[in-house]
Amino acid sequence: MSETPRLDRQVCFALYSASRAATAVYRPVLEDLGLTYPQYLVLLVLWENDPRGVKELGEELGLDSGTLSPLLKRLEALGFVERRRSGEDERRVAVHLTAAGRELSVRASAIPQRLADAAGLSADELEQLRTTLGKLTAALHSAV
Amino acid sequence: MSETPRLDRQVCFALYSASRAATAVYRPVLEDLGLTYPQYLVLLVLWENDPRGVKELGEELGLDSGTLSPLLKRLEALGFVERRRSGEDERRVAVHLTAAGRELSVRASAIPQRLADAAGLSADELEQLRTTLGKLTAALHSAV
DNA sequence: ACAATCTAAGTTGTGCACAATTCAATTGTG
DNA sequence: CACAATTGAATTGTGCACAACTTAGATTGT
Repeated sequence: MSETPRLDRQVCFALYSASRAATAVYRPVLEDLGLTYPQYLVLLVLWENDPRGVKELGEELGLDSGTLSPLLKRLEALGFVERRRSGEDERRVAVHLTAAGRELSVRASAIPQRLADAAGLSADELEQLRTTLGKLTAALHSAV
Repeated sequence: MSETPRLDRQVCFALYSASRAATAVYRPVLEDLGLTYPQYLVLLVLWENDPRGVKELGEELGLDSGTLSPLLKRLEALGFVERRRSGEDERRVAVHLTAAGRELSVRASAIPQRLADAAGLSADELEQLRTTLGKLTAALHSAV
């Protein structure tokens, strides 16, 4: 009794659609700041803890150097970060916020509320969704 | 009282991470079939309803011709679909499954269970997640 | 001391996403 | 009928993701 899986029953597709819809809501706001969504994620990490190594950024975001290296170069070209080789370990590159990069956090602080407004879900539902997604992501990572 | 948004509190990042983790679970299985995840999504639609126009595929998946045109060419090069200009309306291109494309659905039917197994969530939780994500996606689309 | 190993970052190549544009075919309107 | 407006698909260009590989610098084991 093998049956063809249906698109509208797939959790995977629901995740894929929701994720793209969410970044689409962020896109125009981030465009005002001159940022893409992954660039914004990198800055979120740096606003919490500056400076960070490329490797640490990758661990927090789940991205490798193949994604981060060119992204960080673009953030540097935009004047929001600086990359400096570590003195102790010449292999490491520390990513520092510039003054402009730090200032951006003020203008960005209103962004998350925007998704909450557009979501059509209660604060409780959003909180529960976030928790479930966190559990799911952890389980999927350990499954591979 | 503007506070810096924290990465780990963002629903948007939770969606982005979960979506990438889910496609990462699918990746090795799909690789055996010679498919990428978006290619698999296109085939899911065609297995339900064959043939489909490029525009219809785009509406179901939320993708535009800029994404679909080259993707469909690759699926055609792999021998899973054929693209034919419509006779009635020369602008339209109908995407047909080939025999090989139809056969693939049998080998693909076991794939969704794999995510369910790896998810670490009960069937109820998965079902509720899917429902919440559907509501969220719809709300986000209408918000833009 | 120094060769083998490991590690951090960068590079290359493929395949999405998505905006913007192009082009041909069709439709709507005077 | 003529012709402007619209539509469906393709193309171009940018920026992720991710695999595979490269390179330079640090570590480890004798």
